[in-house]
Amino acid sequence: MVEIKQIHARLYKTGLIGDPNAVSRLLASSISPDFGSLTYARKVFDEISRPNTFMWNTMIRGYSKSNEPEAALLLYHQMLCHSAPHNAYTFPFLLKACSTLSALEETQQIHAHIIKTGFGLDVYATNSLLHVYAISGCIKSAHLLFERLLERDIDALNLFCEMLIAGVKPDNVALVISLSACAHLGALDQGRWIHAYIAKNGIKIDRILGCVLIDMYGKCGDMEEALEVFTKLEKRGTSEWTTIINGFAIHGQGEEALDLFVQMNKAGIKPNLITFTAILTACSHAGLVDDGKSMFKSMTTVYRLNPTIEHYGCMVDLLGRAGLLMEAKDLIEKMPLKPNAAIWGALLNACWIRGHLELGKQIGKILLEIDPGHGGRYIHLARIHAAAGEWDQAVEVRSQMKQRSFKTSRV
DNA sequence: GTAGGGTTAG
Repeated sequence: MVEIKQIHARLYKTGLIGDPNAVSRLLASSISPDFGSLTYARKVFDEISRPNTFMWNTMIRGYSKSNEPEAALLLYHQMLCHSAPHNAYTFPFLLKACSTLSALEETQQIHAHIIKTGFGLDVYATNSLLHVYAISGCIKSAHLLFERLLERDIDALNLFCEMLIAGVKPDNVALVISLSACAHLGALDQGRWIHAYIAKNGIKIDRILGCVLIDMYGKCGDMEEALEVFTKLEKRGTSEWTTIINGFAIHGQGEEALDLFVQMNKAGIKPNLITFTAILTACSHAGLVDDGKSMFKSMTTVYRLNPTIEHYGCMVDLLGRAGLLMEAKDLIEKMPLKPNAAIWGALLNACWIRGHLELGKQIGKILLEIDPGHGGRYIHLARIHAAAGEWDQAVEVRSQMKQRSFKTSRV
């Protein structure tokens, strides 16, 4: 930082401060997180009367990687006001900021600018767009979130089609993002189409592409094709086995999932924490309580894996669905981790399904305390009160929700 | 001209 200030001072002395090349270099080193300072870079930048595109981009890049990425968007706005021209570098930096901010609206506007300014064929810009659409979607209610999630996946798929129509060759990353969009949407036809595209163009199926193909077929419910892809893979490691096991798990085919787990062990592939999430999920739909319990136990005794909060969540779900509510509650109270809203939520759900209204009310109260911004919890508790004939309590919970929902804001 | 984006299984 000291060096940068010295260089800055020397630029003044020598009159080089008017040289765009020298100032550009100064800016580029100032935004370096190791030895620069963004605040200082901004001071230098603000002194420049007519910054060129490189300078604007450098500042946007600096902010996009900083802890105030929103400043990158503000700067872009200024850039537009100054009618400073874009180039191909502007958009990836800007979209990086959008992705950390989950700024979907801004992304859509930038998308329009990309098309308007003629960068719609730039692979960097379009892949950055695909990425933001694939990950953004933070909004206050789960319902809206779900809609947004679908929306971004649809956007990602449309963008993929546009890429093909425009003659832009998608690389593996674009294929991965588009296939995961298909997986989220359950869009089997589109997924099959992309798979065919991969085959037709002789694109090598690397490990990530392999996993996402299996996952796409798995999520879409075509387990036959998922198995086909799985068996044809050159190498099958932990993630490939986990993906196929999870496919069977989410469709309630617990026996098949467990069978694959045995085969996985025989093949000498070590399961990890994610494998066990899939295994415990498999036991929970399929009602395999004893298998689930012994699998959960084997995590520590056989595989030396420490169960995470998710694994406890799976167990609570498993026990709860089987009607073993007190055992589930016991597990929560004795677990070495701090129970979170998801864990209590799983138990509350089980109370509701099994009609244990008293316990449900207790859990519901705990949940409202630790997760007051979650509308679904209120509705759950209100329904339990209503089912118990306590209409006034149900009304009370609903009005609490109404009051508090005004306070909850966008995350 | 200088600089760059994106990755899988829960």
